[in-house]
Amino acid sequence: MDRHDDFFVMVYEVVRLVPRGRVTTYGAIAKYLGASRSSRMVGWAMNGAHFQDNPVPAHRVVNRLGYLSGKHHFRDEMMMQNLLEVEGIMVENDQIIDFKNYFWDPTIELAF
DNA sequence: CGATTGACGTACG
DNA sequence: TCGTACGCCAATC
Repeated sequence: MDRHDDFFVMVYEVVRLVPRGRVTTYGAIAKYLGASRSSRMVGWAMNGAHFQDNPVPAHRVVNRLGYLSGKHHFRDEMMMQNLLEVEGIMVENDQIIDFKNYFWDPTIELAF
């Protein structure tokens, strides 16, 4: 995606800022970008994340309940869960254990 | 070109 | 507390 879709690019930028071992949500990103009601677009933006030359840790983005709703979009369905577990995040039944504990909210962490 | 569909989330009864 | 509606908007049918 050469064309600069500001929104999409900004989504990727925020996702790249998510620290190892932490996760964030589509809604949180949307809110941070001032489009709190367009959380769907964040999810849609992630569709193009795989085509970015700069790596985007898409596995650190889950829905607000801590479910791995996007795992089907990885080459291997187990990839998302594996990547998270490698970072110390336990996943059971496609849901993150103690999700609140790992939640990284850009509107708070990047507050300025 | 209208209808449907989402890696979502909130509002409302 | 729980199910349904709906906003959002690009992509696809």
